[in-house]
Amino acid sequence: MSVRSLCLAILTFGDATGYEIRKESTEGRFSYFDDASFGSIYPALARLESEGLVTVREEPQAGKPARKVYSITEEGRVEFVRSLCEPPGPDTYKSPFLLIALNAGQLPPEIVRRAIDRRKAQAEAELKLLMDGEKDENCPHPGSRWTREFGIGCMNFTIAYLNEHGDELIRIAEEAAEPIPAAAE
Amino acid sequence: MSVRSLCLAILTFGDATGYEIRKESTEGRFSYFDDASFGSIYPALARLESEGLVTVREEPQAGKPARKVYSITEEGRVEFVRSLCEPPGPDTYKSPFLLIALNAGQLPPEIVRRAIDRRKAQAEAELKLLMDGEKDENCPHPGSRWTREFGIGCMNFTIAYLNEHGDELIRIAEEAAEPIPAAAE
DNA sequence: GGACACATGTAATCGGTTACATGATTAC
DNA sequence: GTAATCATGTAACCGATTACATGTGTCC
Repeated sequence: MSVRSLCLAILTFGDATGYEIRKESTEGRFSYFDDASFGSIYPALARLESEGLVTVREEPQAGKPARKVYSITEEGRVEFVRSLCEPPGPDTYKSPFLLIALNAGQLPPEIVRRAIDRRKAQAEAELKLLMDGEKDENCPHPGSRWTREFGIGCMNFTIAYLNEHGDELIRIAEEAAEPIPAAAE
Repeated sequence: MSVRSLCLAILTFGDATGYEIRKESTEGRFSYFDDASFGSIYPALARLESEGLVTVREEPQAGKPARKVYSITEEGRVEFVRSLCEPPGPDTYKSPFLLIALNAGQLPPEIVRRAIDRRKAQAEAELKLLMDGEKDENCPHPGSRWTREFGIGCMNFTIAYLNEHGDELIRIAEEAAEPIPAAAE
């Protein structure tokens, strides 16, 4: 699940530029379970090209730098599938939200409420993205459909849980004897 | 959610050594949403000590290196709460499993099945850990209870989804015209 | 006899982010 | 006029992992 695999994965869905790959990974279909920035994508693409796993074609444009459109090669596809065949690492979840939830008893209630709202907004944005993909896919790619549906399920669960149990967490913050009332400097 | 915050967070639950902090973060209560290794924990603790946010007390042992037991100071608590009060970054989910699911149509069915089994096993292990914490907590820490319950919900959802829809994903791999039958070298 | 748990720490390395550098076009 | 989108790329930096170094006690 390195940037390398990410580029290869996105290119199996069609040609793309570095700019588009980054967009796809931070706002598009792939953002739900991975992401990357320019600083890692451009070097990765250059390396993939030197290894013969992708090809580039430059499309000059007036005023802007030429678009460098990358295509995956047959070797690239084989290498990508090969990399998916070796045992995957574990899925990881990093959650600043849960760190706040864990310490709700030591935090001011507003902070806890804000954290819940943020997490909910984030989950709703992800859900919207996944739902949008649902309709504009008239030629359904089965793997992408399954993955999307799984993501929708997860996000719905998260949102429902926060709606049903968010108040309990705020109450934990309220009922605590407020031993440390924020950074009282 | 750096290693620094992680150490502080764990120390708010009681004194601990670097060794114990790492265990807690990779196998314990915190492993569900964060983790770290020795190479980052030991330097982080040394730095926290030099900043006065934790104190150390050495407990010599026969044969083994002395245990260095760390305690969080009042300044450490304040700094920790302060860090939790600033807007948290977004939760992130990195999923080698979903990358495989997305490309199920290009992969041999056994590989897909193995990936599902692995993901299920991982989720079951995390669930077990969370459930174990449930019983042995006779003096319930409310934030930790809420967080655990949320985690249990997520894991149950994941496991149920894989049980109910895993076969569909395997079928996607089976029904594909097998364009790339693994790395046929 | 070998693997594993305990226990600390450093050095090499790596994967990735952030900031910088450049610049036209379009929308508010 | 100013922000955002398009579009590429490099360099500095950083956080963290992996491997190394060392050593005992205990379980199988």
